Amino acid sequence: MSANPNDMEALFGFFNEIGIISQLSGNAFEKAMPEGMTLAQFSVLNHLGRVGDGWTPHRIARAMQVTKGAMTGTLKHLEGKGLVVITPDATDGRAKRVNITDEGRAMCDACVATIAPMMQALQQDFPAGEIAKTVPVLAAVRAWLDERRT
Amino acid sequence: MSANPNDMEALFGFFNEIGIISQLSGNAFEKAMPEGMTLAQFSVLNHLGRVGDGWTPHRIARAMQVTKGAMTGTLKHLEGKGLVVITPDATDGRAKRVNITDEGRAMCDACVATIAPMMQALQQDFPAGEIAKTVPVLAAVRAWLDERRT
DNA sequence: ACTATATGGTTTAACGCTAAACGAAATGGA
DNA sequence: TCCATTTCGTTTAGCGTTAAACCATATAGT
Repeated sequence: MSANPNDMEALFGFFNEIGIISQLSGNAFEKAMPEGMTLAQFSVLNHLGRVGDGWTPHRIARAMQVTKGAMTGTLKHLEGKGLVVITPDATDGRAKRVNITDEGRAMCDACVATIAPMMQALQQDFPAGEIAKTVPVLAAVRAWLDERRT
Repeated sequence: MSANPNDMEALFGFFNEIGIISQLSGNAFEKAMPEGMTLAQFSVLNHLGRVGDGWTPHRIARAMQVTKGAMTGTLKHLEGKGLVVITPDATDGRAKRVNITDEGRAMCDACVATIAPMMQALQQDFPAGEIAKTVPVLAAVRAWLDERRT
C-alpha cells in the first residue's frame, strides 16, 4: 500500500485545507485586533508575555519559525509602538535582549480579548472537542516537517 | 461547558499548529519546486489544469481565497513565463480569460513530481490515514471561517 | 597571539497578501 | 435615454516572508 494515489490526493487535500485555514483565520484575527496590530506582532508579544521574556531576537525567531531577518522587522514595529524594549546584551556584544513593556502586556491582553468571541463561537459550533482531537496529529506533522527542514 | 478556558487554549493551539504547518510546508514545497515557481503560481496552474480552464481572474481569485489584486500579480508572473495565456473576454469588455498553455501543463506536472517524494515519505511515517482522518474536520473549519468572512 | 570560523543582527531584492482607490465597462431603473 | 450602481481588473502602500550578502563580535584552533 505504498504510494497509493488516493492517499496522495488526501495529502494534497490536507495541505490545501491547512493553507486556506491559515489564511482565513489570520485574516479574521487581524481584522478583529486593535488597529495596526498584526498576527506576527501579536505572536511575538504573546510569546514574550507567557513563555520567555528577555530572549534574544534570534531565539524568538527560532521559536516563531521565521528567519532572523523577518524578526528584525517585526521587532522594529513593536519597538516603535513602545510595546517592547530592546537593549544590548550585557555579556555578548553581538546580541540584544527583548523585553515586553506594560503597554505591551496590555495590548496583548486586548488582542486576546478581541479574539475570544470567535473562539467561543467555534466552541459552540464544534462540540465535543472535535477540533482539539486533531491537534496531536497536527503537532506530529509539524514536528515531522520541522525535523526535515533544510 | 461554554467558554471553557481549556478549550480556549486548545483552539489557540490548533490555530498555532495550522499556521506553522502552513509555513513549513509552503517553504518545503517551494524549495523542491523548479526554480522560480512559487506555491501561489503552482496552485493557480494546478487549478487551471484540473478544475477550470478559461476562467476569469476574478473567479480564480475567489477559488483560491485571495483578492483580485493578488491574483493580478500572480497571473502576470505566469503569463511572463508563458505558462498561461490571458485573452479579453469575447462578450464582456471588462473581463479576461485565463488559459493554461502546454508549457504550463508540463510545469504543473514537474511540480507535482518534485513534491511526490515528500508525500510518499509522509505516507510512510503516518500510516493508517491518520492525516487523512483530520481532513473532514479541517474542511468543516475552513467552511465555517469562509462563511463568516466579512 | 593570530587567524579562521561561527554567530547575532541588519539590510536588500523578490514574492505574496490585504485594503483601498481608481478607470472602464456592464447593468438596471427612472 | 440617461444616470446610478455594480462588477472586473489594475495599481499603490504597507506588512510579512525568504534568501543572500554584509558587518561586528565571539570562539576555537594552531
